Amino acid sequence: MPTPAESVGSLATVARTTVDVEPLLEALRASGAKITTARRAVLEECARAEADHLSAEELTERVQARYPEVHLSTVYRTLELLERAGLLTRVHVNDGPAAYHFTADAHHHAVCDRCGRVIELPAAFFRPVTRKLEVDYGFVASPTHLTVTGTCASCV
Amino acid sequence: MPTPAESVGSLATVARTTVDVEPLLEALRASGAKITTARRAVLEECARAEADHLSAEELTERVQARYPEVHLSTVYRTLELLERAGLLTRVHVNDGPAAYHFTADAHHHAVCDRCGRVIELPAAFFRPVTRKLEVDYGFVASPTHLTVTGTCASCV
DNA sequence: CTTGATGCAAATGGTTTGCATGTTT
DNA sequence: AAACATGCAAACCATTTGCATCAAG
Repeated sequence: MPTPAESVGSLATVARTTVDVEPLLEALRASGAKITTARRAVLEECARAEADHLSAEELTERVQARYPEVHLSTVYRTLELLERAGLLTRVHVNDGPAAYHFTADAHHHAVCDRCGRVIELPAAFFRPVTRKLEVDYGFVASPTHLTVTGTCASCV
Repeated sequence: MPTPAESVGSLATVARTTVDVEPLLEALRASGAKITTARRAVLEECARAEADHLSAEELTERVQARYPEVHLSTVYRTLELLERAGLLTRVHVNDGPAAYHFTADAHHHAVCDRCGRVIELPAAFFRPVTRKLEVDYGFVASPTHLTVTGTCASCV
């Protein structure tokens, strides 16, 4: 498990742990899936994108820069596989296409109604509320997908 | 001209404040919009649905029970108008169609990943977190649209 | 060599739009 | 009468699927 404490000290934004795709591929293989060019490439592009949340189409473009024969529909199938495997998390920040990021890189989103800007919030941010959810309703909130809409500082 | 107020609610089913559509229509008119059969009917069906979150298509079916000529695309246009006017709030609980409810009836949603069940949470539930959002990020959370995903009590 | 993965094209589902016509103000 | 709203069909966009072929195990 990646410790959030790894981003110690620095004043910079998010010191994000660079994801190594090999263990992920290994996990896939262990689950009976075959390792293909497309699957490796999709994971690598996700790793390269780091903080960005890429849509299936954006991901396809980037993958095709190296492997032009990889088809959009394959990327969709790959993303579905990776999501079911728990490696990627799908996120709907606004209307339009879904976006993906590594599940291990847990965080939430605050999306501005006006400018569309997305603020990433640390996973722990919603702790008080999710605990209350569990106590009051027996509902166990996912630590990786929570979206608030509202108005960001520069749009108020 | 549509049928006037038949909203003399007896037979009360839900413990929710019954919404009176007349003031809402008045607000619309005040903003320069014209009052039409479709607009009145959409608001009335929203009021009748109370707790349910209806999609554009469901809403259209219900409206058509009384006014068969009202077209799906008109309902979409009406919903967009009502949302822009701040009267309705659009919500994406899961994949599939968006759903709508009165903005005045503020609440949030906890959606179960497994069974799709939707728990409605009181508007005040997220208070501590939204305040922190404002303090830390200057982000003013909308009081009407916040969705948590996770696993509900009966699916754990 | 067997099973699963891919490319492609065509279908799908939700939503939007162009335009001629009809309705509200 | 002017401005706006509607019905309808057709376009649109993100995503999914059927099927013949191909590659990983």
